[in-house]
Amino acid sequence: MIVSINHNFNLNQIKDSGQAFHITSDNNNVFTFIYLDHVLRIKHLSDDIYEVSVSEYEWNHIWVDYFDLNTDYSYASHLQTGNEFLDNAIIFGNGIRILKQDPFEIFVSYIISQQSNIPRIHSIVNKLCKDHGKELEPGIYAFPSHQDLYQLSENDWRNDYHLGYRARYLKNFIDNYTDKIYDYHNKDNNELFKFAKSFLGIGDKIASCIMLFAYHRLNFVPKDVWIKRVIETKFNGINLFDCYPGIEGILQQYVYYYARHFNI
DNA sequence: CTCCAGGGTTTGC
DNA sequence: GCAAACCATGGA
Repeated sequence: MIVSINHNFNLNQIKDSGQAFHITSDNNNVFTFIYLDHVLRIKHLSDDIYEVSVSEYEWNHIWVDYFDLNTDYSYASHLQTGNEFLDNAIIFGNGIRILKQDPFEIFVSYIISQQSNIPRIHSIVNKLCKDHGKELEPGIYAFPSHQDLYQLSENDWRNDYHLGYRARYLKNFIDNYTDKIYDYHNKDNNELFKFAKSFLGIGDKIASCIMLFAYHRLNFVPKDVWIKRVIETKFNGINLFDCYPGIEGILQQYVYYYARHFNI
């Protein structure tokens, strides 16, 4: 099916923006996204025109929301702040969306991400999907469900995925998980943030990733080493994100993508 | 060899 | 409340 996506949508930027660890692309520029048991292949044809592998119903009911296409990113993507670095980052990454990813996948993925790096996180998450996720199509695996991961012991996490001290955090999260995490879509920021941090191994930074990437709280800014370095060396120590209420998390993602792309 | 990576917990003051 | 020690792993 052919769909039209008007503005602020770039598949390469979305894939490399570091928010999702389960996106692939082939050398024919076909991108594959997976959300729960749904698989989307999408290819940019020209201008605003994209070819997608799903029905109109699935596109409208799953993927429009996943890509946050009902949110207008023009305020964030046209913002001029007067800070040269931030303004360049906004222009460079203006096709990034903040994806609405599955909370369980985000909790697990970002506990794994702790004190690691993007290529290694990709590799661990892909192995986890292949080992324990449902095979949706030949060679394409869903992120494992809670049920799928319940069998793993702390030593399985440690030995099979080389997670070291994080193995304890993952075992603890799987043990204490309930599907209540899906009720938190309706709760306010404070309650949700506290809930996320109540799990062992989840502090301010990972909880902020959960707020932004799983619950779409666009005013949260995960402060990893890249963002901290930019605030220190490019923003003169001032958190410029906080000057733009409501889009802090979007601006943060532009900056993260830009800083990492140019290794700043 | 050291340094770094989408950090957090524990301990000590 | 805040710093420091400590925690595993793999790539550069």
